[in-house]
Amino acid sequence: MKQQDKHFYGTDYKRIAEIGHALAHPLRLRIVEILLQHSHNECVQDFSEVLGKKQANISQHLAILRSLRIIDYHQEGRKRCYYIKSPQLMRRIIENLKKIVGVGI
Amino acid sequence: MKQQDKHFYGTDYKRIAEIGHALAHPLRLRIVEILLQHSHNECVQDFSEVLGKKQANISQHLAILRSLRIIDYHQEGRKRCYYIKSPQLMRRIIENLKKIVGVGI
DNA sequence: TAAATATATTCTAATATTCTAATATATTTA
DNA sequence: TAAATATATTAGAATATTAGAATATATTTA
Repeated sequence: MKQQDKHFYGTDYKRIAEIGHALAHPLRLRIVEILLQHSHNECVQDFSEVLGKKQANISQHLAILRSLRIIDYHQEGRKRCYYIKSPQLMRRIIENLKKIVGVGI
Repeated sequence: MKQQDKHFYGTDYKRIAEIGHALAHPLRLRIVEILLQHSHNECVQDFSEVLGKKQANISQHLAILRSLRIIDYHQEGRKRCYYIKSPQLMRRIIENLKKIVGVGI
């Protein structure tokens, strides 16, 4: 969405769309799914290894998820352990997205 | 997502992300919501009027939703009446997205 | 304090998205 | 068949997103 067009849409829809956008990238989806499965223990380098992407890139995606308050972290030593802030809701959304994909065919 | 990078991610995640992307624009969200409320009767120009956007632009967004099989239409004379293919699932997804936005604050 | 470790940020090039304007297609009606 | 109506598609410019490289920050440990 163009910055200049943001004010044409309601704030709510803009924010909902931003959450949609967070789920509009396979890497972010996988990050969220991993966090939904293994609770509270993943740090950047874990994702980096599992997903085979550079640490810097994962950090960027985590920053997007963080900016939307979808995830947060608690510091443990020099690691940042990420977790989903509303796991129930996120789980339901992803479940239903998967069903849509299944149904859509 | 870059075309060249698509093969780095699983097909499922790619498709789920595409559905996420469909919901990553305020205009598409509003189109979907309108279709969820008033079933089976909206055509392009209705959206155009209600949302205050050009017909061509709405057509483009409808094309995106159609390509993902989120919506379909039945022709009535020269009008195309759109509808959501899996209204239950879409309703749940949007409900939960809204809750996330509410919860996120 | 210096080195090592863990992570985040900034910059850039390639790519993708969105909007508008113009045009095309397809159906109905005079 | 011609005009009107309803919609879709194409082309383009402006903008946004992504991934990688380089760099910065912050914490721990020697």
